[in-house]
Amino acid sequence: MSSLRILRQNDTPVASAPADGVVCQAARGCSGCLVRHLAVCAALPVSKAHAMEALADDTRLKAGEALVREGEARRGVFTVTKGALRRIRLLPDGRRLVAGFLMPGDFIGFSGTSHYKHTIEAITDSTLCEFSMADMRSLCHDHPELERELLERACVELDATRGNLMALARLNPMERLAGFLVDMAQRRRRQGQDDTEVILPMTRTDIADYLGLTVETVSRSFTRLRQEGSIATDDPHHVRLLDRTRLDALAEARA
Amino acid sequence: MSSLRILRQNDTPVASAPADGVVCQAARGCSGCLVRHLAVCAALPVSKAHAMEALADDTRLKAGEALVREGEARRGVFTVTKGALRRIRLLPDGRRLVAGFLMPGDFIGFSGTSHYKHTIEAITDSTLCEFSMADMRSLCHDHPELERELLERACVELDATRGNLMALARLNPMERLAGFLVDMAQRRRRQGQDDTEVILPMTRTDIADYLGLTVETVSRSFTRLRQEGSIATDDPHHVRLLDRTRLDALAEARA
DNA sequence: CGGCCGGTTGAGCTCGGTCAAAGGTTGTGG
DNA sequence: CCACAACCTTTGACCGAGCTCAACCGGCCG
Repeated sequence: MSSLRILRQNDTPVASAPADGVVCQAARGCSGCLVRHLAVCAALPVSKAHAMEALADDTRLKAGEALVREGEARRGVFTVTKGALRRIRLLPDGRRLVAGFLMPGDFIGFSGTSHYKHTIEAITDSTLCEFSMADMRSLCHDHPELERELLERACVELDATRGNLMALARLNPMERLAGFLVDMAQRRRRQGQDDTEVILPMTRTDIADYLGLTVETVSRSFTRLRQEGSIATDDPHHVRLLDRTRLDALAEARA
Repeated sequence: MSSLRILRQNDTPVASAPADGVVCQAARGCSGCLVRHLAVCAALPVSKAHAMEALADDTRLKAGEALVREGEARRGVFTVTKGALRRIRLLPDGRRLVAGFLMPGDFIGFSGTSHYKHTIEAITDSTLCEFSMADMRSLCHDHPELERELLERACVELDATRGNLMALARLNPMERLAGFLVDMAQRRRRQGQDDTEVILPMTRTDIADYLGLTVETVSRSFTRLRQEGSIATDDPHHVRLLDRTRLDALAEARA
């Protein structure tokens, strides 16, 4: 199927699409989530995953706390197990970019530089599982399948990021917002949840800085989508997608 | 140094920064450039590279021809050896995005999907070296170092793409253009060339669609940079960077 | 109870887009 | 070798989508 899955011998991983809201079924409730998760996806024997997971450290963050800060030396890699985080970059004059949102199952650590290029902050209380660089290095040495899985994931992330380029370069506010909502819904479906409603843990300001707009424009776009009946917002953080056809049409361009 | 270089055992590759304008010194003039290039970077014995390179196919394109088209089934991966290409995406209504420019040394093939998401067209006459999926798969099986190198490169590309997000979301035309010129200059320096001038093989329209602007705005921004003495343009495709400090200040934000 | 934060809405303005035109260059065919 | 067409670039005049500024509302917390 997927491109750099060309690199994979076994094309039928044990569980590539976890149907669980946390990380994946094998990882539920354990602290060795990264290893387990990647191991399962890469079709490693679970026994190996067990052996590895002793290395994992749990990291807990309260809403608003930073996991890592732009400019810091890289200290490890992470997978999100609970909560939601934002990857942000700030300009000296205050302009702000949200380069992405990180949700359960997401891997943090793809970068070609030795220092973090973004600050990563918890939006809500979150837990992650952390691996030091050294542990990661030895894990990858012992289990080349992990590297393959990481490459696969990096490619998927690259595709997604390129999709955002189109949104920022050429789409109008309604199209950007519709695309964002559809993305959030897809995320839910991939986790086996109802994809006719989405939960937005982030603020309107976060969404604006993610979509390259102002809060006001985001708010107005929500209002317009509500007025035309495409969505309903019970409260600002809970959106029901009423007219999926319309939203898909608006979002057509993205990704 | 770099993040997922954590995944590399040997941290001193034979030649990680090729000082040659084509691909890298070991690859000069041979058709097995991808293998050679990656092999050298991953510190493989050259003998192995020789054995592999028989698999490589040369692909030649005239200016304007497409290498691959959006929607086509993925047929292989490539490295650019000569010329310049653009990665584009077109919306039904004619809106156009240039998601990136591909220059000698660049690898084409990072994607998590089975079909191409972008059309890739030659800007000038170009040559690439092509590997079928099957060959790529077996190469990676025989030489895990390749996979490591690919992951490293994917991460670098992800960083670069995230940098573009900031430009598209929050920078004004002057800042975007300055950032673009500085990027192009960096590319040249990385190849050991004079970085006080850059050659822009692409048209103003390509630059506009890359920076999320219109041709007119791009042209006006060039004019303003010229008027303030930051650059000189002998002809539209040759730009001399006169005031690097000013350009860097404008570009500060990107990447 | 009051201050603060987040969200929404309105009014007006500005930056970058749109439309139009002209000059330059390249390539082609007579 | 020249004439002409097609394309690329630049510049000007105008316009409007989205930004700025401001006000208001509601919920939350001290």
